[in-house]
Order: sequence, then C-alpha cells, then structure tokens
Amino acid sequence: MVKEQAHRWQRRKEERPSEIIDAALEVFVEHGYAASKLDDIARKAGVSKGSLYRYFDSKADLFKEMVMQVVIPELEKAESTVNDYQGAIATLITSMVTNWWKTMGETRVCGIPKLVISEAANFPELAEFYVDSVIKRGRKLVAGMIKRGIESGEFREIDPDYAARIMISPVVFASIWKESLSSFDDEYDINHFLVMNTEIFLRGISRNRETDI
Amino acid sequence: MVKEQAHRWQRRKEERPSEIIDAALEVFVEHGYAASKLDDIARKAGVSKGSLYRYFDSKADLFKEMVMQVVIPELEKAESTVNDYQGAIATLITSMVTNWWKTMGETRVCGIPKLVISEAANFPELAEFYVDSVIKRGRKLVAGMIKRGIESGEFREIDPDYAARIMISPVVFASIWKESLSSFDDEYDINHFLVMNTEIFLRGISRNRETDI
Amino acid sequence: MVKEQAHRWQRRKEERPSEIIDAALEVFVEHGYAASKLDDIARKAGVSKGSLYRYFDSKADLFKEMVMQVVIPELEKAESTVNDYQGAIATLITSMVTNWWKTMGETRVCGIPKLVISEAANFPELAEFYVDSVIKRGRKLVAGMIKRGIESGEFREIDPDYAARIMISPVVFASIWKESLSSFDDEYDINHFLVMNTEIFLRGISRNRETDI
Amino acid sequence: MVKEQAHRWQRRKEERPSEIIDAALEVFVEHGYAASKLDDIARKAGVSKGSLYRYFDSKADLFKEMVMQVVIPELEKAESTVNDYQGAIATLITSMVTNWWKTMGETRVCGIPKLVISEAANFPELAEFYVDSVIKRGRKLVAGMIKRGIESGEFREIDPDYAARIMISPVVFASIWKESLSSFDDEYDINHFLVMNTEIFLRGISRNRETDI
DNA sequence: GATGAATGAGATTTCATTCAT
DNA sequence: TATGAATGAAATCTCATTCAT
Repeated sequence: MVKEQAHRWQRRKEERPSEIIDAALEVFVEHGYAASKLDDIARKAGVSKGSLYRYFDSKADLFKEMVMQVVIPELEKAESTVNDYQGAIATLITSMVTNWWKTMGETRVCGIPKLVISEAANFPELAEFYVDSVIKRGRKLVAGMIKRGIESGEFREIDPDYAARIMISPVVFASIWKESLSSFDDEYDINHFLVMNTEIFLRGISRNRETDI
Repeated sequence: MVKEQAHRWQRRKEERPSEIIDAALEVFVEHGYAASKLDDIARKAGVSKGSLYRYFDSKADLFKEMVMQVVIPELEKAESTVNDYQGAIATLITSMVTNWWKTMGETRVCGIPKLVISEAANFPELAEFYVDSVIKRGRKLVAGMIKRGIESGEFREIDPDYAARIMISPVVFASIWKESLSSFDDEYDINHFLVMNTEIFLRGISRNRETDI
Repeated sequence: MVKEQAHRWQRRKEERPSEIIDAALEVFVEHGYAASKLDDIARKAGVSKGSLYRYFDSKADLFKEMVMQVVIPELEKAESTVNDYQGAIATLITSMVTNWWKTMGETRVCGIPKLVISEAANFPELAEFYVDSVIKRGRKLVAGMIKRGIESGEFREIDPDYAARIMISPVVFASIWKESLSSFDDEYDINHFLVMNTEIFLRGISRNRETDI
Repeated sequence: MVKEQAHRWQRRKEERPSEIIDAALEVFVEHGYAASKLDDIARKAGVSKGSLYRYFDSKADLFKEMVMQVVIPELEKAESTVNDYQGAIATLITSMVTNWWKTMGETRVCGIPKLVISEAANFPELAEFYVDSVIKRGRKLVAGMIKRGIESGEFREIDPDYAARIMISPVVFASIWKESLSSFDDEYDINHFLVMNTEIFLRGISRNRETDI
C-alpha cells in the first residue's frame, strides 16, 4: 500500500502551497487516510488533481508532509512557553493544559494524533518521524517540567519519564476522543475533565498536603 | 436490486465460524479496515474468499460483527469480577488494572479500541454501538467502583463519572499505544506505567494520607 | 458511503461521448443486458473500462441513458412526418410503415424494443420512462392518424386507441422478431409481411369497398 | 455464457420432478434467465440447490428443458381442437383466440414467448428448437386453417403462410406485452383487443361483405 | 505551469457448480 | 439419494496516477 521512497523529510518544504496542506489536513482528519480522495482534497484546495503532483510525489507523501508541517510549529510554541516560565511548576502545568486545549481543541490540528495512530502500521516512516520529532520531544519537555518540580520540592521523588507519560496520556486521549467517539457519547466538559485530571495528578505526585492546589 | 438494510446486531451470531472472526480480528488490527484485504482474511481463516459471504453480508458487516463478538465477553468478565468482589476498592482497582493488562495486553483484542477509534467516522453505526454497549457500560462499572469507595470513606467526594473517565483514559491509551506507535518508541514497562498511574490516581483521590497505598 | 439516488433523466446528456452510446447499443442489443460485459463495450468504444465511469454512474445507468438517447430522435422524426402530411391517411400509413422499416430495420436501433421488453422487470424506472415517453407518445401519433381517417370518412367508426394498438403490434413484433428468432426461422420478406399486414388492416377498417387499396 | 453440451432434448424427461419445472417457470418468467438464481428456484421447488443437479446438467439445461416441457402440451391441445373442428373457419379462429387467451393469459405459461425471445441470442440451441417445434408447427396449424377458409370460399386468395404470421403476431405480442410493459401502461382490455383485432383481420381477408362477422 | 480526461490495477461481491457428509 | 457449505471464476466498480493539451 505504501510505496517507500527513500527521501528526505521537508524537501521542497517552502514551495508547498498552504492551501493544499490545509485542505489535506481537513480531509484526512475527517475521513482517515484511505477514505480520503485526492479529488476532494484538490477541490477543497481550489486546485486541479493533477496539480497536487507538482508539489507531492504521491498521496502518501502528501499525508506525511502535511503531518509534519502542521505539528512542528505547535511543539515549538509549547517549548518556548516552558523555557520562558518562572514560578511554581504545578501552576505552569495547569495553565499549559488548559491553554493547550483552548487553542488546539478548536483547530483541526488536534485530529493529527488520531490520524498518526490509525495509520502508524501503514506508514512506518511517518510513525518513526512522529515518535522521534514529536512524542519524544514533547515528553522530554514535560519530563523536564516534572524534574524541575521535584528539584524545587513541589513533587515527590518519582521517575520523571514515566510521570510525563502518565500526565500526557489523558491529554492526548482527550484529543483522540474528540475526533472519534465523542459525538456518539454523552456530552461532557472536556476542559473540566482536563482540569480535574491535572488536579488529581498533581495531588498524586505532590510531596505533601500543603502543596496541593 | 434493492439492498435490505434492516440490520440487527448479533444476527446469526452463533453460526459464525470463529476461524473467520479470529482471522478478521488479526488482519483488521494489523492493517486497519481499509488496508485489510478479504483475500488475506480468507486465507488466514483457511477458507475461500467466497465463503466469507455465507456468513457476512459484506466487508463492513464482517468488521462490525467481529468487533462485537470479541469485545462483549471481555466486558462481561470484568463485570462479574467487580460484582463478586468484597474488600477495599483501591485494592480492587489496582488488581483489575494489572490483571486486565496481563490478559488483554497479550491478545489481539486490545487492538479493538484503536480500530474503533480509527474507523468511527466511517462506521457511525458501529461507533454508536460501541459507545453504548462498551464505553458507557464500562464507564458505569468503574464509576460504580469509585462510588463504593466514596461511600466507604476511601475516596474524597468527587464526581464518579469524571473520575471514571480519568481513570480509564490511561488504560485505554496504553492499549492504543501498544497497537500503534509503541514499536517506534523506546521500550518501556507498560505494567509499571499502569501501576504507577493507578497509584498516583488513587493517591490523588484518596481522603487522607492513611488510606494511601 | 451513501449513494446519491436523486437521478434525473438526460442529465449530462450532451457531454456523453457518442462512441460509448453506440458501442453500448450494439453490445446490449446483441447480448442482452446481463450478458453484456463492460469490457466489451469499452473495447468497442475504444476507451478503457474505467473511462465509462466518468460518463455513467453504473452499467444500469449506461443502459438507461443509451435507450433514451437512441429512441427519442426516431420518434421525433416520425412526428414531424405526420404533422407535415396532407392527403389520404391510408397512403400515409402505408408509406410510413414501409419507410420505417427501410430505415429502422437496418440499424441497431430496432433492437431497442426487444431490449426494453426483456429488461422491464429489472428496470422498472426505464420501463416507466419508455412507456410514457415512447409507447404512449407513439400510440397517440397513430391514434391521431386513425382519427383523421375516420373524420375524413376513409375509416369506419372504431376506437382509435385500440385500433392504434392493433396497427402497431405487428410492426413492433417484426422488429422484435428480427432481433431474436428470425435467424432460426425460414427466411421471409419482412417488407412484404408489413405491406400485406397494412393492406389487410386498412381493408379491415375501411368504410367501404371502394376506399380499399 | 452458455456451455453447449451436444445432448438430446427430452432426455430423462420422465424422471424430472414437476415441482422443479414449475418453480423454474415461475422464477424465470418473473426475472429473466440471468437474474434468476438457482437458490430461488430450489427454495420455491422445496428441494436443495444440489438436488437440481440430479435432474438437470446446468442452469442452462434447466431453462431449456423447462421451456420444452411447458410449451409442447399447449400446442398439442390446440392441434386437436383444430383437427376436430367442423364449421366456419372464421368462427373457429375467433373462438380459438379468445379461448387461448382465457386459458393461457392467466397462467405463467404465457411468459414463455418473452423469455425465449429475450434469450434467443444466448441460447441458440433452444431458439432453434423453439422455432422448429413451436413456431413453425403453430404457424402451420394456423396456415392450414386459413387454407381451409380460402378453399371453402370464406377468405380471399392470399398467401396462407404470410396470413398466418399476420394473424399470430398480435396474439403473441399480447402475451409479450402482458409479461413486460403492460403494468406500466394504461389499463386496457386485452380480450377486447384480441377480438377487435380478429374481427379486423377477418374482415380484411374476407372474400366479400356478406361473410364478414 | 496547470488541467482534467483517461488509464488500469486491484478491490469487493456474486453465484453456478461441486462434493464430502 | 439428498444436502448445503465451500469454491473460485468472473463481473462491476474505484481511484491514485499519468500525460496530452
């Protein structure tokens, strides 16, 4: 299904029309990779089907490039927020989670995790890139925050890497859920879910009662 | 010329050869719905392609029936464990999570969540069934456990429904992860992840220090 | 996943390549609907199989559109002949029958009646169209001629609608016969059959001996 | 489509269960050859699909045998009626036509002509049999009647063979019509159609006014 | 550079026919 | 002898990709 073409990520990055990337994001998120038709993407982007091939080698290539173009900037924003921050880590974590949802939760971008997870088996190359460039990098950011919290005495002595995994999973899960089964489930307040989860998590890793929020 | 649509779930359930269900589970979990070929399923089941159609109306039908046949028994097992249990809820929760992973984590069944999430948009009927018959039922079971813990004084006064969502999400996430990106990530001990997560969660909702595990 | 059914006859009529219509006419007339393969039609039209689907939604659609495109012009020709005519009706009838056979009898078009009759049960939509737009319209034309003959005193007072049915049936039957069993039967002169039939019919409905041909 | 097996008509005739023949008649008439499924015929006959093959070599064989078994007795009845008759031929013709319709018009048998005509191209062997054993034999019967009418002075000197074709065609056409497009057309009285047609025909071939009905 | 008609490989689906029970 | 599950060849249909204009 996937024709592997040993090629370099981000090649020809600059020339790529953002209309195509945007259209691809929208269509792929809505239908999944296989059920998305290039016809639809081309129509939504306002170009001809043939034109797609000037910018992308294949449907698979478009898919992979789209994911990368869309996801990297988001990560970079988060990193600079963390690096610039001074103050209690618990507060930072809480504000990041709610901010993240406020911005990401409303865009199509939050469909990316579901997409990547769904297609990982069919796009090992993409999966590898995603894990290396997004997952690990994001987890490292979170683990760093937790380490700062441990060092500052806010948190107990726990493994920061596992703690990061634990903290991240409900957040990612929320985005996956929103893009898949949420519309079939009872309505619930995702923001409340995230806040409550963060609170329980922080209480769970806090050094003592007093530091609890 | 007119396709009959009145379609009852679990129709002809018993007659369905388990070889086909098993093969379908394996192939669908491995490749996703669209990338799975009936040829492969038939070959793996040891029957001809045409034979599939004696038991299933279509590829979509096979997919939906497979999910239901596979997932319901797992849920029923969990329910009877909870109902028969007497003792501290925290202990029950911990043992359930680790047991669940010990059994489910090793079978193909734990690929179902990823599959359903990936295909929800293309199979709204299945998604609806899954949410109603699996998600809500499972969440109710967990919420009931938490309520018992609140009533017995183990846990703080929290919303059991949201707490259930919070508790479930890392567990489901672990299964999704295992079936998608885990092989591209650094190895990590899923069991440790789940135990640690449960411990943090229980500590986070516990009434006081003394009840902590 | 949902097939659009709102289907208007004569949609996209003009764009349809006549090569495909012609090839379809030929193949369908020769083998009947079910035994006609899209492969054969495509090959005969000089296009690929897939190209058929740019112009027609399905085999059934191609069949229906072909019938309509082919049959309407023939009817219109006949109507203008009748409308422009001045003179004895018996003469008009005789000349129309023989002319009709001279032109229609030699083209593939005269296979249409057999085709529509054969497939009526499987294509009720087409059958309805055909009866309304071809049969009734044609019968009305003939009934009008007979009425003119009655009013001018050429013919007896008979029910023009039934008389039209009686006059039409051997002509249509001749075309059906030619396309089906004639090649297994003794050769006979269809033109003579039609002329003799018309003569007997006109004598049978004539007011008096003297007007007989 | 049709596998020719040089084999003798009416082989194993006696053993053939009439339930199968009846079921085949019904299903073939209703859907045409290609759209008829052996499953349906077997179910309607109350036997298993496999059992059909004990009595018939193939679907094509069943089709051909069915036509022959059903059609021959009808013809023989007509022949003995004609042979036994004494009196005016015009009267015989009129009574035969109306009687024929009264009996045939109500059974499934009158679907046979449409069926044979529709499938002639795909079943040349059957077509040949049908023309030789039914059409020609029937036409000869009618031509004989007309000849008797000419000899007795009832009818003009006309070619009896062509006259027979002319007389037969509206009758056969009526049966074809009934089985195909009649349900999409305005209702009309077929018996009246046949009586009126016969009357016009007889008047058209009568020697003089006085012999007219 | 852009277009969109044409391609054809590959997928699902049907069903007459076979054959072990 | 009768059954009906299993077969597999053949058909329709889809859509990523190409290429003449």
